[in-house]
Formats: sequence, C-alpha cells, structure tokens
Amino acid sequence: MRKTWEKQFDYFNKRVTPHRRAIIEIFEEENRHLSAEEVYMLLKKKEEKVGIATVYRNLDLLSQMGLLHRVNFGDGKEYYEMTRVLPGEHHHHLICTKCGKVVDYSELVGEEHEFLNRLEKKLSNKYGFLTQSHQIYFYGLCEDCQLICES
Amino acid sequence: MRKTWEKQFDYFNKRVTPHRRAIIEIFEEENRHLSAEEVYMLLKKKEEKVGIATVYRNLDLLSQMGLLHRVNFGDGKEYYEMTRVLPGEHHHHLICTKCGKVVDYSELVGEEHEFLNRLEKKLSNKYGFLTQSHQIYFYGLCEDCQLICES
DNA sequence: TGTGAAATTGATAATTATTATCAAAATGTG
DNA sequence: CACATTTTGATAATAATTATCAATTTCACA
Ligand SMILES: [Mn+2]
Ligand SMILES: [Mn+2]
Ligand SMILES: [Zn+2]
Ligand SMILES: [Zn+2]
Repeated sequence: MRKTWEKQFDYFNKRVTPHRRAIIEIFEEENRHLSAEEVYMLLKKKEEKVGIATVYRNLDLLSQMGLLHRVNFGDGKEYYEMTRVLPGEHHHHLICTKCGKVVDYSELVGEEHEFLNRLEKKLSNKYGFLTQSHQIYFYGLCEDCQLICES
Repeated sequence: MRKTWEKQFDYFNKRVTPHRRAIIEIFEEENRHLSAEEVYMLLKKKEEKVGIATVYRNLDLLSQMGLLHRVNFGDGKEYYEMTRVLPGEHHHHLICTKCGKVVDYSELVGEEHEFLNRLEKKLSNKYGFLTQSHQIYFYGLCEDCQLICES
C-alpha cells in the first residue's frame, strides 16, 4: 500500500505526513489548477485540520520534488497542478487576457517534444543550461471575449 | 521628433506624459528585465519626480499597449522588458531553479515560429482561441549550479 | 516496540508586492 | 486660452506569502 510517489520522499529525505498525503489526494481528486487558499479550503472540507502555513510550505516542497507543477496565470497568485507524466497528459495553457480564463491544451505535443529536444540540446551547448522542465503560455482572447470586443 | 511608439498612444486614446516618456526611455537604455521598484529607483536617479503608484499604473498600461512585455520568473514580482519586434530580437527565457538566474535565448526562433503558427491554427479551430502573444520558459540548472550540485 | 534527534506543524506576526482612493495637477482638443 | 478629461502623488488598504518558535510528530535504530 506504499503509494508510487512515496519513493520521492525517500529520495529527498522528507517525511511522509498525513497532511502531505492529504494534499496529494486533493490534487488527485480535483485534477485541476489550485491555489494555496483553495487547497486549504478543500482540506478543511475533508476535516483535515491544517494551518495555512503548512499548505504553503508543502505546495512549495511538492513542486520542488516534482510531484506538482507550479503555474502562474498573471492574476497575482501561484497555482499548482498534479504533474502528469503519461505522454498524452503533457499539456500547456491558453490564457485569456480579457477575462482570465485558462484552458489546458495538449495539441501537437509530439511535434513540441521533437522541437524542444532539439532546442534543449542547443541551449545546453551554448549556455551550459540543463533543462528540467518547460512551460508554454499563449496569451490572447477566448471565444466569448472575441465576440464582446467586436460589439 | 515624434517617437515611433507615440502612435500607439493615439490608438489607445492615452496621453503622452513626461513620466510615460521617461519610463520608456529607461527600458530603451537599460535593455533588460526590470521590476516596478527598479524602474522607480532608476527614475529617481534621473531626477524624475514620480510616485510609485504611477510606475505600477504605467507599466501595466504599457504592457497592455504592447510596448512592454510582462514576464514572471517565479520570485514573487512581475518584470517588464521592452517589446522587440525585429525577427532576431524575439526571445524566451531560461530560469535556474536553484539561484534564480535568468538568461534570454533566441535559438531556433525560425523553427519555433513555424511550429507555433501550426499550433495556433489548431488552437483557433478547436478552442476558438485567438492568440496575441506567447511565452516559453525553460526551468533547470545553470552551469554554475550544476557544478555545485555535483560536489 | 520504545527512544530521541531531527523534521514538521500551527498560530500568528511580519513582510512584500500591488491596488484603491481622491483631491490636485496636467493634457490636449477645439 | 478654456475646459472636459485624464493623469498623478501621497498614502491607506489589500492580498499573497514568509518568518518565528514552541509544541508535536516522524522514523531510524537500538
Ligand atoms: Mn494545466
Ligand atoms: Mn527577456
Ligand atoms: Zn476571455
Ligand atoms: Zn543557477
């Protein structure tokens, strides 16, 4: 009954606590972008007595451990989402600059992978930079906001 | 002696003020990522008497007008940089997750353009999303931090 | 199956970045 | 130049996140 992610805790010399289990569980259940405050609220709803500082600390830790991805949509808070490793689950984000709506997309991830691999090799040669992850953001107008702009 | 960017102010029905001129001038001179606080300090150094609120307001305005790009490197503040339109000036960012160093890169922008064009078309069809701009971030370890990690 | 050193946590104070307020000053159209 | 409108400055307010530190919990190992 040892969860697959627990080996990550061994590797980082971190302890597996009920709070940490609960936070990961929240992300598995919700499967969406969550802010620290939202995670805190969802934990309370599950009767998990936890302090907000612990939530912040653990979101930071879990993203450093690679179990969560930290994303920023420009609204002043940080969001987190479960790191999905299966090929079909890799995705990026469309952000509407008018209403703030965020859409996950995973179109052309094959081509993306091929292109970024080539790019990473160049960056490694030229800057000595070792890439661990990447994020692509598209900014623009969602369907609804385009209509509003025309009128 | 009308600057090339002044037509943008007409288009957005905004007034050209000395502060706005001075802020744009700062970015032209410094040619790097600047936070609101840094812009504020640089303006003071130039004897430009301005309030910090005005700096925030105008950085926001200038990026909405497309004259500045707003970027986020995950350190809790927003940064801005001059929008460069020439083909060779389009670039993205490498961010060291250990020391926070940020490097501009512009490798493979040709391939990037070709790939993103194809992607944008797909996203437009599937989600009705109209792309205005995009950002790519690579997270990893800079050369120095890789050495420190090995030892 | 305990022990204890080290890690984690909670309550809350502190910090930091950014936004709101609103009267005074500046802009630019006609 | 006049004046309707926009912009600005000082500063209060807000909001997200981090620091503090004593109490509690974890887990390696005896
Ligand atoms: Mn997502
Ligand atoms: Mn840059
Ligand atoms: Zn929208
Ligand atoms: Zn580094």
